[in-house]
Parts: sequence; structure tokens; C-alpha cells
Amino acid sequence: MSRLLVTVDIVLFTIRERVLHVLLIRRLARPFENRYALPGGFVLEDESLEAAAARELREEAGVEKVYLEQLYSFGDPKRDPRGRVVTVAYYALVSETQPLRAGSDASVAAWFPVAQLPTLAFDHRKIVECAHQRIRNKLDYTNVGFELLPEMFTLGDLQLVHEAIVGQALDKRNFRRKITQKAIVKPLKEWRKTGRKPAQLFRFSDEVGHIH
Amino acid sequence: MSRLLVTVDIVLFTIRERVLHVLLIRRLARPFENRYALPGGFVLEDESLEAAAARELREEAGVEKVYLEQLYSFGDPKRDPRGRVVTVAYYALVSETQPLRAGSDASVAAWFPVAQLPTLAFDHRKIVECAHQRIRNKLDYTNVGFELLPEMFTLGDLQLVHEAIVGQALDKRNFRRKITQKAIVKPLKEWRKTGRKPAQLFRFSDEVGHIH
DNA sequence: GACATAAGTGTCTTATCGACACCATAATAG
DNA sequence: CTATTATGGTGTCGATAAGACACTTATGTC
Repeated sequence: MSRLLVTVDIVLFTIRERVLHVLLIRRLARPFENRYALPGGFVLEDESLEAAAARELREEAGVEKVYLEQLYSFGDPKRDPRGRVVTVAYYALVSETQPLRAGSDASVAAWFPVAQLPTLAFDHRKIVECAHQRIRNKLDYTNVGFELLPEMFTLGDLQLVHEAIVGQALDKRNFRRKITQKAIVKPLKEWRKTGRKPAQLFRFSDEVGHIH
Repeated sequence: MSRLLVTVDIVLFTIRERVLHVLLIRRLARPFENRYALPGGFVLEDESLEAAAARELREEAGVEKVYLEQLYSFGDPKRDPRGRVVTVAYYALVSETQPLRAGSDASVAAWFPVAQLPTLAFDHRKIVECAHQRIRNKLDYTNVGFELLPEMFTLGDLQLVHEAIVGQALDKRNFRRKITQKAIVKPLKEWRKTGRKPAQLFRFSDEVGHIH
């Protein structure tokens, strides 16, 4: 009946320049000094795991109100050289347009393409890979794709999100067919006029509700 | 940076009499004295989470060598009236023929149909429902169905397992087509002679490997 | 030998998924 | 102003998967 250190670590995804990125934080303390690691920290005595994850996201990444979901718990006794630490990993999704609050120490937090990560501290690489796999799997049967977009988006935007997550190009017509016939998206009467030909805007059809 | 109590709880499934059952243990101590609860216990300082789950299964249920997979972690600060306890839940699957070792205190451990559970201690009902949903979802695209069967089984057996998990009858011909064309099952040259017409025996085709 | 029980087998229809090519519209470059 | 370029938007065909559906066969029991 021993007490253990319990942390949460969060894999925060976003899409920048059509590429899936993860937020990493440069460690200033030992162990793994100067290595990049996931945002995270200890769970306090009276907060839920999810609340801890949300708080760490706020404190370390300056991010508020994100889609947040539990990923997996990692408890190998040797995963932290300092001693026994169990971590409950979460993943989170933010749209590119929702900027990180500058409150976080910008010099240490940075976005990395998920396909080109630096060497990470602890077992964080494994955690990132686990999270990436999870959102790839959930792309088809849940709403995770929408969480990486602003409220209004074009079908082109949505396709780019899917392509960034699965890491390969998709057929435009097949993609649009699948999305529209699932009726999880609601066409608006507005068109985006930027760029080339105006594109119709859509929003997530909240009548369906969020599926996890 | 507070230390927290960390437990593992295990939802152990089996199929008895064509119905999905869960193993529960009657609590002898407070809180929830005399209520049924999931087998589980504290994680020791130097064992992994999975090792803790396997150990508790051995100690409390007398079960060895089962399919064991992490389910979810529950960390509501109020989930245990004694104080803060984070639990990492696992689910496990055993075949009906693999008997529980009598070593466990048989008077307190008992199987309950998952559809007719007694009132459970803590948040264990939620954990069982979460596990049930998980294996239902995984039935189609993983091997969980086989883990509830002995090494050799008939397609009729396998169909009964699927029916017990999804809770409804399946069409025999469609089921057999799906199973056989996925080639995840290997026909043997043996027939089971019990019952009525002899039925061909199969085994899980381990060439495919286990898919989680 | 009649009956009860589970094993085993095929077709048709429908839905889904992937492959595939062209025109339209607006901004920008020359 | 017109040529270029980038993105938006659209339909068909074939393959595959999935669901609905009924009868015959082998064995044990009464």
C-alpha cells in the first residue's frame, strides 16, 4: 500500500502548414536536461486526472478549452530515472487559429512535426506514437478531425486535416462523398472569399453530438 | 508533488452457459462492506501496472495466464470515500474451461452475468460498463473473441461467444463467411463428436498474430 | 424409426469504397 | 488585359463487403 508519484502528460496536436505537429517543452532541470518532453506534471491531491491535464495545458502551454481525452497510462517502474512515477497520458487537439496564450514561456515550448521529433525525455516518444495512432484510428468513426479546425471551415480544410493525420493524400471526390453523406457537417450560407475560387463554409453538425 | 494511492482493478470476463459473466469479490472490510467489487489492489513500488494486475488476478481470483489489457484510468478525487485513490483498470478474458484455481477464497469470489450485476462498490459499475463496451467494439477487428475459448473450438462455439458479447443472435451463414474469409482461424482435421452432428474443430491462426 | 438438436451450405440484394478527369472561379503575374 | 496558377466543385463504374433468407445432414435420444 505504497503511495506513488502520479503525473499527467499531454500530447497536444495541432496542424500547421498542413502538417501534424506536437507541442514539446524543453526541460531545464535534470534528468534529461535540455531534452524536449511533453507538457505535464504532478496530479494534485484534490483534482481529477482530467482536471490535472487541463491545468498543465493551461500552465505549460497557455492553452484553454481544448478537446482533451485520456490516452493510456504508463507505469513501468524504470520509466523515470528518479524513481517510480506513474503517468496518465492524455491527448489534446487545438485548431491552428486558436493561438497559444503568450503567458507560457515561449522560449521553451515549441511545435514539432510529428514525423520529425527530436529525441525525447523519458518514454515520451512512445507516448506520442501511441497518441498519433489513436487519432489515426479515431479519424474515421469519431469527430476528432473537427477538433483541429476553427468553428467554420471548408471541406478543403477538413481534407487537409485528414491528410495530415493519416500522412497521405486522399481522393477529393471520395472524401467529400464520405463526409457529406454522413451528415456530420452542416453547410452554411457563407462562402470563404480568400484564396482562389470562393469555397462554401461548413460547421460541425452538433446535432450528432460528440462521439468518442 | 503529492504521492497518491494507485490501484489496479480488473474486469475479468468469461462466458458461462452462453452468457457473458464478470468475476466479482465480496468485500469483507469497510467501506462498502459486503458489497461486491472488482478484484484489484494496490500497485507495489517496483512492479509495472500490468504486473500488478496479473498479480491481483492470481491472488484474488486464482487465475493464471490470461489475456490482459489496460482499459482506462479512473481518478475522480471522490471515487473512494477513504481518500484519494487513482485506479488503473484492466480487463481480462478467460475461457470457461480454464478453471479458477481453488486457491482463491471461493466463498467470496463469484461470477455474475454482466447484464444482471448487483450493486457494486466504488465506481466499479462504471468500470465494468466501460470494459463491456470496449470488448464489444473490439470484437470485430481484434482477436478478443478467441481469448474466451479453449485452444480448439467449433465455429458454433465462436458464434456463441460473439452473441454473448454483443447480446444478440447472429446469422449463422454470414458469421461463418466473415470468420473463414478473414483466415484468422485454422481448420483442424479433428471433429468434436459430442452432441449431435460432429462439428469440425478450429484453432486460432497464430500466423496472423495478436491484434490489439 | 421418429424426433430433436446442432452442423453445414449458397444466392441475391444493397451499401460502401476506391479509382478516375474535367470544368469553374478568382487572384496574381506579366 | 490575358495567361497562368491554385483551389473549388462535380459523377460513374467496378469490386468488395454485409445483410436477409431455408433447407439438408448427421447424430443421440426416446
